[in-house]
Amino acid sequence: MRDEEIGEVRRLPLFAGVDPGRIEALLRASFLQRFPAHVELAREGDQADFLHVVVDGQVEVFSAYCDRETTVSVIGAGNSFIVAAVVLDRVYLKSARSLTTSRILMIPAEAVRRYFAEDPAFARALALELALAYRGVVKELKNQKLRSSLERLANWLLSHDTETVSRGRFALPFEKRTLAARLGMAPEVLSRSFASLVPYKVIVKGPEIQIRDVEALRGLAKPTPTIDDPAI
Amino acid sequence: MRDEEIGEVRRLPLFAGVDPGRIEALLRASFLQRFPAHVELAREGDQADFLHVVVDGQVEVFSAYCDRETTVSVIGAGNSFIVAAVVLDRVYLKSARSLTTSRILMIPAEAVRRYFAEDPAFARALALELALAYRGVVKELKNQKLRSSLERLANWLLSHDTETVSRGRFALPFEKRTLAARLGMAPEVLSRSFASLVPYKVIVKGPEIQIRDVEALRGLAKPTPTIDDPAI
DNA sequence: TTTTTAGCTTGACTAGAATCAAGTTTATGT
DNA sequence: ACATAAACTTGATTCTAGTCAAGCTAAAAA
Repeated sequence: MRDEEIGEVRRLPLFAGVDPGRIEALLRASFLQRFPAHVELAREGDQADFLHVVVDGQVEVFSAYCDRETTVSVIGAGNSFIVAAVVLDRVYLKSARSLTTSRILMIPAEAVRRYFAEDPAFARALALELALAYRGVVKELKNQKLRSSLERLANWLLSHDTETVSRGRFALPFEKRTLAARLGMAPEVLSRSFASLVPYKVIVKGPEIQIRDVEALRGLAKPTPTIDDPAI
Repeated sequence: MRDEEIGEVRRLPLFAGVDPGRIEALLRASFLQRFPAHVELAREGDQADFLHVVVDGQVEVFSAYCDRETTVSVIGAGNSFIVAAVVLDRVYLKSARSLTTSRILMIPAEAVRRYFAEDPAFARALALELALAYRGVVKELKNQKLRSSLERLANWLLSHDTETVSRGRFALPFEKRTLAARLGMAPEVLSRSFASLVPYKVIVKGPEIQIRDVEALRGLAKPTPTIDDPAI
C-alpha cells in the first residue's frame, strides 16, 4: 500500500486512538484494491481472510439460502464489513458484492487478530466498532419485524432526506431494485409503495424524489429514535 | 455482593482472561439480584445503567413500536444482555423482562466502561462477546428474512434437540406463546405449524415434543451452518 | 438513428401469516 | 372438588407481500 493511500484511510473510526506507527504497520500489510461493479468480494461460509473497509464506492452485503436471497445492508465509503468474522477467526455469515466501481481496503485477518491481541487501543476501537455494528443489526431486525414495507420505505425516505441535509429532494443513491432489496421487499412492491405515497405528497420522477409534506410522511412513518436515529 | 456469589459468576465468558483481582473488584461494585417472573428489567430508550448477566432463570428481550411488540431473544443462564449500550454509554435499544424467577448480576455501567478503558484483557473479552452477539443477531435476521414460519419452527426444534443431547424428545423450555414470540409468529400460527408437522412425525403432547423422524424434519427445515450452527 | 436490453410499472393471482371469534384444554386458586 | 382464569386450538376471514405476466420507459449498443 502506498503512502498517499495510507493517509487516506488512517482517519477511519476503526483506528481511533490507535498509535500511528501501529496503524501504519497494519496498513503496510494491507491492500487497497480497486474492483469493478458486480464483483463478489466475500462469500458466505468462507473462512474470513480479510477485514474489508470500503474506501470508495458501494458494497451490498447479502445472504442466500435455498433459492432465496436477502440484502442485509448497503455499505458506503468509510464503513467496514465482516469485522466479527475476522476477530473471531470464523467463516463469513454473509456474502458481499460491489454495486459500483469500488476501492476496498483489505487488511489480512491474522494481522487484525495479532494487533487485536497486542494493542489495547486497537482492541477497544474494534470493540466500539462491533458495538455499533451490533446496534445497527438490532435496529434493522426491529425495522423488519415491527414495520410494514410501506412504513419501511417512508422511514427510509425520511432518514435519507436527513442525511442529505433535509432539502426535501434528493436522487436515489442506487437503483430502485437495490432499494427494494435493502428494504426487504420485491421490486414490484416498491413500485406500488411509491404509488401509495402519492397522497402523502411524495413525488417520484425516475431516480428523483421530492418530499413535499414532511409532516404528512412522518405521520405515516412514525419514526422512533431506537430504530431510526443513527446517532443513538 | 457476597464471596460465594462471586465465585459463581467469575467463570463467565465475559471475564475470560481477565485478572482475578480486577474481576473481583468489578463484582464487588455489582449486585446479584433476585427477580420474580414478569418483571421489567430494562426499558427501551432508557440510559444504560447496568450490564445485566443472567445467572439463573430466563429473560425475554423484546421491543415495542406503536401497538406492536416483537421478541428479539430469550436469554438463559450464563448470558449477558445489552452489552453494546453499556460500552457505548447509550440508551437501550430493547426492553427486557424476566420470564421466570431469575437471578441477575447487575454490573454498574460506568464501572464496566472504566474497566473497559483500563484493562486490555477485559476490553478484548468484551470485544469477543460483542462479536458473538453481533453474529447472533445476524443469524436471527437471516432466519427471519429467509425462512417461512414453518421452517423457523422446524429448525428451532432441531436445534433444541441438539442442545438437549439429541434424544429426540424434550420438554419446551418455556410456554408456547413465548416460543411463538421467539420465532416471530402469532400463537395461532404456531399451533397450526405444529399441526402441519404431524406428517413429519413430530408428536406434540402439551409441552412434550417428540421428533420421531429427524431426517424427515431436516428435509423440511433445510438447516444451514451460517444460520443454525451456534459454534460458527 | 434504430435496435436492443435492462429497469421499472401495472394488473391479476396466490400464498403466508395476522386477526377475530369461538371453543377446548389445562392450570390455578379458593 | 369446584370455580375461575389462562393457555392453547381450530375455523373463518382479511391483509400484506410475493409471484407471474405483460407492457412501458429509458438508457446503452449497433
